[in-house]
Amino acid sequence: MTTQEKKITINEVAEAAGVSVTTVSLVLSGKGRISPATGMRVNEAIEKLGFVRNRQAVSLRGGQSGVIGLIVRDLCNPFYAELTAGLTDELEKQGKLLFLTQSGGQGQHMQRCFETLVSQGVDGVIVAGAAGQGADMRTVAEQKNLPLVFVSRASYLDDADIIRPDNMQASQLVTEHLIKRGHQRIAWLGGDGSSLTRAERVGGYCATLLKYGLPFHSEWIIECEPSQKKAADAITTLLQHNPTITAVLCHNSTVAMGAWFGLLRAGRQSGEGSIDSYYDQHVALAAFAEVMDDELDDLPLTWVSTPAREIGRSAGQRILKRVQNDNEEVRSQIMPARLVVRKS
Amino acid sequence: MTTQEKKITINEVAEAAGVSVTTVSLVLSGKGRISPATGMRVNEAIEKLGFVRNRQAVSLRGGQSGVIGLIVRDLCNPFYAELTAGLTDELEKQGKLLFLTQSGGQGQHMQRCFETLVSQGVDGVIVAGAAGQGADMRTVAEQKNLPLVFVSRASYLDDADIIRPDNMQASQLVTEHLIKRGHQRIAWLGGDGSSLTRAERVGGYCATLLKYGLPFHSEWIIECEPSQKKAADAITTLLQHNPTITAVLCHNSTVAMGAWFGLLRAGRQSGEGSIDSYYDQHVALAAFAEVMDDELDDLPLTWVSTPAREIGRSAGQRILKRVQNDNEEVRSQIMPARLVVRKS
DNA sequence: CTGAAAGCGCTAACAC
DNA sequence: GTGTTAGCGCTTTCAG
Repeated sequence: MTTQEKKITINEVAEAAGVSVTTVSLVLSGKGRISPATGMRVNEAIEKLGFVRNRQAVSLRGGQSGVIGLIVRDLCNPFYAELTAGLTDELEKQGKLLFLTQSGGQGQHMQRCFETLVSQGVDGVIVAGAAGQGADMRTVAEQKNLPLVFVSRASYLDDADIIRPDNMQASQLVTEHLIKRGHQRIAWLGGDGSSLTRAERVGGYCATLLKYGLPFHSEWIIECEPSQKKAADAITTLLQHNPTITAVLCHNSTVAMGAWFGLLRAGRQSGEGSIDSYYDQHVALAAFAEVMDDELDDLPLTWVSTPAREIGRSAGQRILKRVQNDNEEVRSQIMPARLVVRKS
Repeated sequence: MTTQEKKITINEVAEAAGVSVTTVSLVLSGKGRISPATGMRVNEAIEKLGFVRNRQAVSLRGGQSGVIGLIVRDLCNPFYAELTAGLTDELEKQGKLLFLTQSGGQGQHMQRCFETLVSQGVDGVIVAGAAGQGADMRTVAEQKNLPLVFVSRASYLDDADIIRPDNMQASQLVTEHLIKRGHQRIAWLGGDGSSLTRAERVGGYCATLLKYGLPFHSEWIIECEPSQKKAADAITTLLQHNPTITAVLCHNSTVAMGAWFGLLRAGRQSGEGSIDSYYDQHVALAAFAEVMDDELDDLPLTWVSTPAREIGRSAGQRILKRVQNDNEEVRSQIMPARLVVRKS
C-alpha cells in the first residue's frame, strides 16, 4: 500500500537540481560541455529521486531505441539457445537490449515477428534459421533503412549480411584428424539427406578423403534419425556389411552416443575381453556437436563443435556496427569450428 | 539504392483516407464507433501505404508498451530455454513482445537488467531463477506499480507472485511408480547436496518410502556430478556395497544415462546372458528430467518431466493478468510434473 | 460519428 | 555554459 509515487521525469530532476531540462538531458547523454559542479548537482538529484530515463521518449524523438530484434527458429534447440545467449551477452555488454521472437520450425510466423519488431522501433533485426525465406523482409528493411543480419547453419542467401558456421572446414578438420590417426576407411553416420548442413559436412568429408587418396563409397554414407537406438542399429548393420571400416563420423551427438552403444553391444557379442579395447582396436568414432556438449566428454571420441555462442556474439557486433554506420562492406562471415580431441 | 521512403505516420494515413488523425487512431484501436465505410477507407490507406503503428509513441502517450521483460539465469540450460520458449509463445499469442536479459549464473547482473527493462517501459517483469535475491527489485516494482512475477525451480520467496514446479509431487509420482512395480529397496543417485530442487525431490522420495513402510537409508542417497562417467562409477560402487537395492532414482538425465552404462558394464562383467535381461532382473532405473528429453526415450526407464514449457506459459498468462488488473489474489502457483512410463 | 488540439518525456536547434 | 522552445507519433477529452 505504498503511496503511488509520482513519475519522475527530467523535469523534476531539473527542478530539484535547480537547472533546466536541457542541462539534465546534456548530462544524461554526456554531450554538451557541462560544468563539473552542475553535472554533480544533476547527478545527485537523479540519484536521490531514483530517476530512470525513458528510452521510448528518446527513441520517439529520433534517437536510437537501443533495442535489437531477434527472430529465432526454435529456442529449445541447443544451437539457437547458445546463439541467443551469446547475442544477449554481447548486446548487454554494449548497453543494448534484445527483443526475442520465435518464428517456429517452418518459419510460419516470421513475417509477423518482423512487423512486430519494426513497430516497436528496433534499431536492427537478426534472423536466425531463416532457411532462405527472408526475401520480403529484406525489401522492407532496405526501404526502412533498417539493418538486417542473417544467421544460418548452412549457406543460403549469399547477397545478404550473413554469419554462419564453416561446416566444410569443420568436417575437414575432423576427417583429417581421423586420417592422421591412421584411419583409411571412414564411414558417415547420421543426419537427414535433405539437410543442407549435412550436405556441406559430407562435402568436406568427401573432399578430405579424396585429398588423401582414400576410398570413398556412397554406401558408407548412412542417413539416420537422431535416436540412439536407431543409430546403434544403423552402425551395427553398417559394420556387418562393411567389416573393413575402421572409423565412423557421426553427424550429431545423439547419433554418436547411439553409435557408441552399438559398438559396445557388438563388442560384447563378439566376445571381446574388454569394451574399451574393442573400441580402440576396431572402430573409432568422431562426431559433430552443435554446442560445447558436456555429454560428449564422457565418450571416447573426438569431436568438432559448431561455435554457436561466437556466432551469436559476432551477429551482435555486426548488427551494432551496421546500426552505427551503414557503410559496412563485409557481407558474409564464416565462423570456424574447434576440434576437441579425445581425452587420453 | 531505393529512395529513402518518407516515414508514414497516422497523419499520412489520415490524409490518404481523407479523414482526421483521430479517426485513424480510433480505427486502429477499434474503440470509438466508426462507420463501416470510413473504417474501410482507412484500412485501405493503411494497407496501401504500408503503415505500421509506432508502439513507442503509443506507450509514451500513456498506453501500455505491450512488452514484458524477462530476466533469466542462463538460457543454455534446457529448463530455462524451454521456459523462455513457452513464455514467448504465450506472449506472442497475445500480441505482446518479450525483452530478454540474462542475469548470469549467480544473478550478478540482475539489478542492472531490471533497471534497463524498467527504463524501456516494460509492462511487467518476469524473473526466472532468482534464488531468492529479488528483494530490492520488489520494492522498486511495487512503488512503480509494476507487475513482477517470479519463476523458480524450488520454493523460495513465498510472499511474492511465484510459479514453480511441484518437485515433491514429481518425486512422489516416480517413487510410487517404482514401488507399485514391486521395488522395495530404492536408492537415490545424483545432484548436489546444496541444491534446493534436489532437497525437495529427496523429500518426496523419503516421504513416499515412509508412507509405504519401506526402508530408508541415508547411505542410499548419493551425490553425484552430472557426468556419465561419474554416475556410472557411482552406481557401480553403490550396488557393490548394497547388493539388495533393486531400483535407483536418478536426479537428472545425464546421471540416468551414466547409471545405465554402469549397469550395462556390471551386467557384462558378471557374465549375464543379455544386457536387457540383466537390467530387468536386477536393477530398475527411474529419473527426473527438466524437459521432455528425447534422449531418455531410448533408455529402459520411467521418468518424470518438469513442465518447463507450461511454467513459461503460465508465467506469461499470470503477468498479463497482473498487467490488466492488479487485484489478482493468487500468489503461488505450483505446476505438477508428468510421468512418462517406460515404453514396452 | 468525426475533428481540433493538448500533451506523454525527451532532445536539439537556437538564443542568451 | 545554460535556458527556451518546438516537435517525435500517438491517444484522448471535448466540441461539433
